[in-house]
Amino acid sequence: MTAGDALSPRKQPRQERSRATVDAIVEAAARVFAERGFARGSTNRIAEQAGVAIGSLYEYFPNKAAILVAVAERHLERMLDDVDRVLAEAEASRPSLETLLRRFVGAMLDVHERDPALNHVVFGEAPHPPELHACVLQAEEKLAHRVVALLERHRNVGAPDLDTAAHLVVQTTEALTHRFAHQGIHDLPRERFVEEVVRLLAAYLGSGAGP
Amino acid sequence: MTAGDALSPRKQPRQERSRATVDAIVEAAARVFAERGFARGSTNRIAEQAGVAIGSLYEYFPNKAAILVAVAERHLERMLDDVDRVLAEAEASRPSLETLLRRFVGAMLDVHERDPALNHVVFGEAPHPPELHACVLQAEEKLAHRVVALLERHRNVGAPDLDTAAHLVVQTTEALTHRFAHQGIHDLPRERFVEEVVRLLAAYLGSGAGP
Amino acid sequence: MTAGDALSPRKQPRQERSRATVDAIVEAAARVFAERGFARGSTNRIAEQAGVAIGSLYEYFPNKAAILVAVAERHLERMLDDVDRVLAEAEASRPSLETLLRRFVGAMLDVHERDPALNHVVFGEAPHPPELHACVLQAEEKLAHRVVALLERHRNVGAPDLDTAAHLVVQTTEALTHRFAHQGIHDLPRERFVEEVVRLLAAYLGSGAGP
Amino acid sequence: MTAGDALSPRKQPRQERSRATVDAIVEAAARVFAERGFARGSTNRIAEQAGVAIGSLYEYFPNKAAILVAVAERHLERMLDDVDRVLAEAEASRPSLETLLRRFVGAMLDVHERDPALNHVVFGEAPHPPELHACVLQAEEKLAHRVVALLERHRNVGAPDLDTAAHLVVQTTEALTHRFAHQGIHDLPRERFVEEVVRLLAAYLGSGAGP
DNA sequence: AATGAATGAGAGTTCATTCAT
DNA sequence: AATGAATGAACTCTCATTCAT
Repeated sequence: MTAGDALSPRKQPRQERSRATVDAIVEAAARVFAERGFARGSTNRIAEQAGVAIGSLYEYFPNKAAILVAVAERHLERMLDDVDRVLAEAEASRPSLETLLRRFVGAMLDVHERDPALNHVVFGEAPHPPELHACVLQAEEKLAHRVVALLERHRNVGAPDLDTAAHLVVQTTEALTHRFAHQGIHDLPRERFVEEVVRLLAAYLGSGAGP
Repeated sequence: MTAGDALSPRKQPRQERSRATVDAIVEAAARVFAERGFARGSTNRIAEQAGVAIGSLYEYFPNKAAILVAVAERHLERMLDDVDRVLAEAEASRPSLETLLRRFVGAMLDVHERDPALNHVVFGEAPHPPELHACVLQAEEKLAHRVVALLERHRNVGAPDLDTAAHLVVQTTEALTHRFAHQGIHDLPRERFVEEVVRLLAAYLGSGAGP
Repeated sequence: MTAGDALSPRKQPRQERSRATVDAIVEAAARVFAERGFARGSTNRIAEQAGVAIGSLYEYFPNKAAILVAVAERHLERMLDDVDRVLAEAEASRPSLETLLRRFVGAMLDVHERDPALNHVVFGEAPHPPELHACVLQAEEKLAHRVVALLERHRNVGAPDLDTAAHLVVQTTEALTHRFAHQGIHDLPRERFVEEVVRLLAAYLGSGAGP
Repeated sequence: MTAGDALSPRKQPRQERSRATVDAIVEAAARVFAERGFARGSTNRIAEQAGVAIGSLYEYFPNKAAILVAVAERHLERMLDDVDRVLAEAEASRPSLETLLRRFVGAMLDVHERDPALNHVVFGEAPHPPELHACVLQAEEKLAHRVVALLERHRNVGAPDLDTAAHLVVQTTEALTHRFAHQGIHDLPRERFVEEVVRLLAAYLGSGAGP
């Protein structure tokens, strides 16, 4: 950040190496936590999978919970990116609300189907470290903002309190796709499930005449 | 005696005394798990809280997971009972669908507000023991059956697939009340939250024209 | 024992019941120890297998080691009886020394093949309770006496110290049959093995000109 | 990395320091197992005796049985070395078969007298871990090979099946010296015992005319 | 900056034994 | 005489973390 970029090239490789190390640890932790859960995913195992010494791991992270937070941050960031991209693509063609919701639900389901176990760790299991809690909440907040922006462009939406509606939409979608990815609903095919969730969301958003 | 009893209780308490012991253990486990989570709630602590020796705990439960299953079973049973009672009371007066849903959501929220931490353990955290998984699924199934029965009496409900609709209703309500009990949505008051969820469910159930 | 046999019939059934209980415990212990070894064969399991309460077991035996001693005593007694019977039968027909030895080795091998695991517990594993030690030694002593008596009738036996020779014979036979029953020697058939051991013993016993 | 390493050491000590740790553990385990037997020799006690933390013990050995295997391997290796050395020395002077056997029996007795309790653990007690079984068997096999080689140079040996004879010789010597070291035979002095065993082995090996 | 050997508190679980009923 | 609920010390083993090299 400060000047002297040209003068400190010796530092640069080290920092890059550090970043690579951190990435490797976070990546390994995601795998290990997904496979064995947070409590049973040991830091030694993470270090081994990451190909670094356990001592090095503790150079970069003060404790195990911090690793989980880093994993969650990365995961949630990617999730937000995915959803953003999908919505941006969809909006290019002035779609109907149903279409937008369909894309949204599809994107969320993709995320959960890509790595159900990791999602379980990040969303469900032991959010005892309050930092993780905050991290998840913040992601949800951001997602809700996106949804608000999206709904504002569709003024057939009748919800009197857009912000609350957006939160419900996000939480509902998150929960339903999470569970569907984990265990399904009887033998409901994926397509039918998405349609049903879209119907649910669309009905809710179109029902705003009332109180 | 049958195979696969890795998680079922170890022996039936035959004397009065031992039934009290089992109850004390399950009760203590619910408290300990709620306070510290499953992984960090130790069996020694449970025994201590229950006022029994650790050996007694293992007389009745083959392992820690089995205790969790027992806790979950008791908790889910009570939850079902509560919801059943509320719905039965409500139906006595030929209520509207909205009213029924309002009672349902209220009952679920009550359950979650009564002991949010325990709910988190039972529903969210580490359902890694598949028996717990099954246990939760079964409860949800039962709840969905109740909802189906309820919806059948309100044939302004337009869902073509009542069973799927009921599952979505149950899962959505469970998830939204769970999260609301944990962290709320901004400063949305409880009453407003319930109204909003009712609106969501009612809109969905009334939207059933096409698939 | 004292008079009044006719007057104490009430006691008799109790004593018989007691004997049956003790027998059941010893029998169960033999099975449990054979299956799981002494250390991992728990008294609770023994009681369960015997169909008696754990408390009753401790009415008859002061501790676990005492049960092992009882098991060993019974086992060794039967072993002695078997060998005695076989030798008595054999001697009826004025047999050669080889024939006698063949019967002896065969009888020992029978014993070990009948229940190798129990033999392992009695002879090999943890004779830490010195009472067991004594018990095994005494059985060996008795066996050696039988062998001495047997050898004395065959005065082509040249051993200058019959007692020592008898001990070596007994120990050698015990050890070789024990190991053969457990793991065999390559794929040596049983008959060949017996012949070989007989040859060994006969050669030894016929070699006594020396020192 | 390969499967089935449930009993093989956990990781290779790379630094000087850790090799010393492993040695200390194996050494301590030998003492502890000898004193208290396998089942009653606790890993905590071993670690304490070795002067290392219990965690360090489990860095190098996956479980208690693996420690026993390491102890047995070291012990058997030394035993083989001792016997080999003695036999090599003896053969230098073109000795008689009796002389060779006398050295062999003496060496085996030395081994057993050096640490009777440890021998009991390695040979007799709970070879329940099959790896230990294999380990002992392999040592015996090697010993039998030595004996075969030795016998081949003495063609007054009449055994038709040298391999079987060698096994019997090894097993008999092992068993007799083991027991003699433990409890003796009455008050038979060591020298007389050795002579008697030599006589037994020599008679057997010289008896090979017929089957 | 990186290593990996070492730590040790604490986890889940077992089981010989006691004793009120 | 018999029961079986209760005990708790002791066990094997894990793992987050430290620190000398």
